[in-house]
Amino acid sequence: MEDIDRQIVRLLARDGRMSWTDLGRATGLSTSAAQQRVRRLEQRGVLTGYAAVVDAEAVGLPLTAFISLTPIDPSAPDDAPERLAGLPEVEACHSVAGQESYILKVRVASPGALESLLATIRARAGVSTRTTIVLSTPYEARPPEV
Amino acid sequence: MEDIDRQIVRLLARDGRMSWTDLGRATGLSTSAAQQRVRRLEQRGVLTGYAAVVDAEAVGLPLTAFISLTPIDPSAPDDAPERLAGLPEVEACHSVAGQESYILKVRVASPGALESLLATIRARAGVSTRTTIVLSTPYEARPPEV
DNA sequence: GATGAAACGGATGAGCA
DNA sequence: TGCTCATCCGTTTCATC
Repeated sequence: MEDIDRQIVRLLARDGRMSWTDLGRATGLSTSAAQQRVRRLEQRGVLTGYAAVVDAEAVGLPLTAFISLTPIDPSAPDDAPERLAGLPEVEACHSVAGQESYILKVRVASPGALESLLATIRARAGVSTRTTIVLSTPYEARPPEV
Repeated sequence: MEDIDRQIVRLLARDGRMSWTDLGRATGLSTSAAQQRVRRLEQRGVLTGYAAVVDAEAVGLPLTAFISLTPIDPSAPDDAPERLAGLPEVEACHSVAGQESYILKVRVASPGALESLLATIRARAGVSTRTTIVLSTPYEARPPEV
């Protein structure tokens, strides 16, 4: 990837609403050249979308946790991600190497909500769970150094 | 929070570059009313920014891992987050309850890069590490159900 | 990749409920 | 306080070189 493209990715990762004009100014390109670069980066799948960053606490989800999943029946088909995709509390699902099969990141309103979410996860996916509660988050979702 | 604000947050979480005009159309508001709502949500800290979503693989960081940290000297001041903030590979740092003190999420180019990153982390923060490598990510950074 | 023109969206202030 | 409307200016988009 070219250096200008790296710059564009870095700038848009920090301010996703930046105008193509400002992007051009920052990279020494005309507005339309900057826009073309962005379109190409989108088409190549480098930029997959734009999102507002939402403060989970401010929207009533102050409790974050990581939940590791272990299938109870190792011979059963492993479709935990699909079975859990419908739960809005589940922000991320990673398949991992190691003792456990998956790591989920979840956001809930309260310990009680976490308790019932865990019950739902166990029932739906046929897994046992190990939960690690997040106390604070010094930083999160920092843009990658491209 | 009002229902219209919830709608706005949900829409902007899915498309952070949506125009205020479209946002107004989707919520039954005028352009400037929608814009005012967004400004207020920003000021109240509900919306903390806008970011392009970058495909880590596409920018040469195909390897994701979670690293749990345990301080070697429990009596030493615990400033691991600050000590590691300068490492661009570290995307997130959470302080957690449980056996370990912190969970990091990191993105690197290769197993070799992970190896040297681990050495750096241990040296800089005075911790022992436990690494869980991500094999695949069925989903990630799904917007919260506000 | 740059330029220029037309269409569009964003910002702002006045007026109103 | 929060909305609409009108207006101005910057931005986006597209054709063209």
